[in-house]
Amino acid sequence: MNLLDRDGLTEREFFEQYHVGDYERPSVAADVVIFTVTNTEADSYRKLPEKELRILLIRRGGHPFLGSWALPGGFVRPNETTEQAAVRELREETGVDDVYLEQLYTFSDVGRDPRTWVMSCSYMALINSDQVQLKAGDDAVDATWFKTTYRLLRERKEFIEDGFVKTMEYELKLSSEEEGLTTVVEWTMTSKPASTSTTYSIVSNHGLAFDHAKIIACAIERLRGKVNFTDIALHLMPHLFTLTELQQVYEVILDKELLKAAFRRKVAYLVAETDHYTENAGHRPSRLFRRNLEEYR
Amino acid sequence: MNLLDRDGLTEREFFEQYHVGDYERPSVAADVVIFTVTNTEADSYRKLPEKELRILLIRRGGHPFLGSWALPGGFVRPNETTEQAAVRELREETGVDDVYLEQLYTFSDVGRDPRTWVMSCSYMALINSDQVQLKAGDDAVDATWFKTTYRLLRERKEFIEDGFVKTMEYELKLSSEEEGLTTVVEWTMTSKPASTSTTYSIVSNHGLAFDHAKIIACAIERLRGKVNFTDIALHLMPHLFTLTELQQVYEVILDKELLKAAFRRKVAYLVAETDHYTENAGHRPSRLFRRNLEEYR
DNA sequence: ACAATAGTGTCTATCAGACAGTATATA
DNA sequence: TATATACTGTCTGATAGACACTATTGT
Repeated sequence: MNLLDRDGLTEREFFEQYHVGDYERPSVAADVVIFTVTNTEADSYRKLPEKELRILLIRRGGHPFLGSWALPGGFVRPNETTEQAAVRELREETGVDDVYLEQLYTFSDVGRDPRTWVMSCSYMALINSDQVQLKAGDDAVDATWFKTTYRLLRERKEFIEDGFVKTMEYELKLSSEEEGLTTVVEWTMTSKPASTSTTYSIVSNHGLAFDHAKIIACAIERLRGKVNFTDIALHLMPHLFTLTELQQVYEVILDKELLKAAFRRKVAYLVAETDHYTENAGHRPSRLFRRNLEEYR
Repeated sequence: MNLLDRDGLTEREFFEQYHVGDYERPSVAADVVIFTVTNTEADSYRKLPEKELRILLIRRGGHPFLGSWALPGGFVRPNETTEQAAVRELREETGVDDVYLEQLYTFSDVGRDPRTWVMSCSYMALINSDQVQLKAGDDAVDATWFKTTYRLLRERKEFIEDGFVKTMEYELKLSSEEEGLTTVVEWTMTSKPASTSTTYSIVSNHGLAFDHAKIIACAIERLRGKVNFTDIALHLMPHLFTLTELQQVYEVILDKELLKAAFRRKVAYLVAETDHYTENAGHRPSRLFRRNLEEYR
């Protein structure tokens, strides 16, 4: 086909005369919320350790937000996708490669980066505690795993002319061994007969750079939303694990206690039993499971 | 605080000397999958019309993909968000403003635009049939509503060394009064013990520009995924509607017949009854409902 | 009267919540 | 033997699927 456009050019001729316009373009960064799960120290030889959900943050060594904590991320380069940029960041910061990675949302608020026009295409990565040990003492970078909690603080519903506005305030707490960051993120849903729109905003923020609190909140909500309907949580588990450990991971993600019997029924088809058991636990040993990669349902 | 960075600069000094680097930046477009629902002509005075799910496409008047059909979209400008750009496009093409709009996914495959480096931040918009009539005879633009079907063609599961690869082929059919486009999109999920990754690709494509078939497939999957858990489908309904109409909309989205009694129970809390009824229908009149904006659950 | 749709009642299978009960390793 | 956890059985209430039944208009 040699269709001619309104200037009478074929496609070949069009490309020959085409030049990239000099209108302004944004920078695009890929930022990654890297989750893992760690154990607390056990209280006694008998008690099981508890699980903590952790996120990797990096202390900024330059302006802006010098000294604040930011998500691992970097600019997307020509000839790579945003996903490849995310994988690159992930490998640089954790040395890990074979992980669950999912695109979350693209943040483009005007002024979100005080330097220049920067959008952030954000990703969520889940890495299991087996892999995480590998790169503890990092190169110069000041990277730390922060324990994460995300909890509903306040909920409001206000009726307006022909609809309502629902506001939910969530408290995001991040704490490392040395430092604690607390941020409040607000979630506003405006519902009218023909439309529903939702906006996120940061109510208060100490110690987190840019709009990264929003990105983290977005990641936790995605994780919570998917955990009940997919096997996503299994990517946070080591190769072999007990069902109690898996339940603890669900509980720490959902910030909610679950009933043992119902939980086991629910995840039964996601896992496959092995012939291995825990040992030296001070109580009855527990069967070890692995992720089920065979046919199910 | 007057923290100094590694060059001994305060934040103010840093911004004074900061200049936007001249490394390459992508263009970012906002592309919108605009859904609506229309009625077919009724067969007889008694029969109810059927519902069709439709998407708005625009015929390209320039290279590349001259003559092909593309999603409404345009480049994001400085001092606006991707969402504002999507709203702008929506208003330009449909004259409509007060709609449901949701960000879908950011596509950044290398070479997805043959001209230059362009990412697409895609959105889905739902507009109801009340609003759609407004802008039928458009300005010069060649915009058409295409009837949409999206159906699983083939499903494969292949076991590899330590996991599996699952492939699903979907057929996307778009048809207007004059033209029919058929595209096959493939969905590959590679699952290994520690990771799961999913990629979309276009298997065959006739008449759709760029990677817009992927974007449309992504939109339909999002719509199907949400329709059962949210009131999203109500944004496709006019102000007043019957429960049978609502059921037809669910059915056309899900491409699946539903049982009447169960459907009515399920949506009961999403709608509010009015005192209005259909008239002159050739059969028992039907109560009209509206979207429930009050308290529920 | 009849065609076509509107709307309801109810049986059943399934599944999550709840809780109690039995099982078993180690200091 | 005591402690702490592992694991199972079963009752109950809620809900989706299935299907039949009644109701009501316009021609």
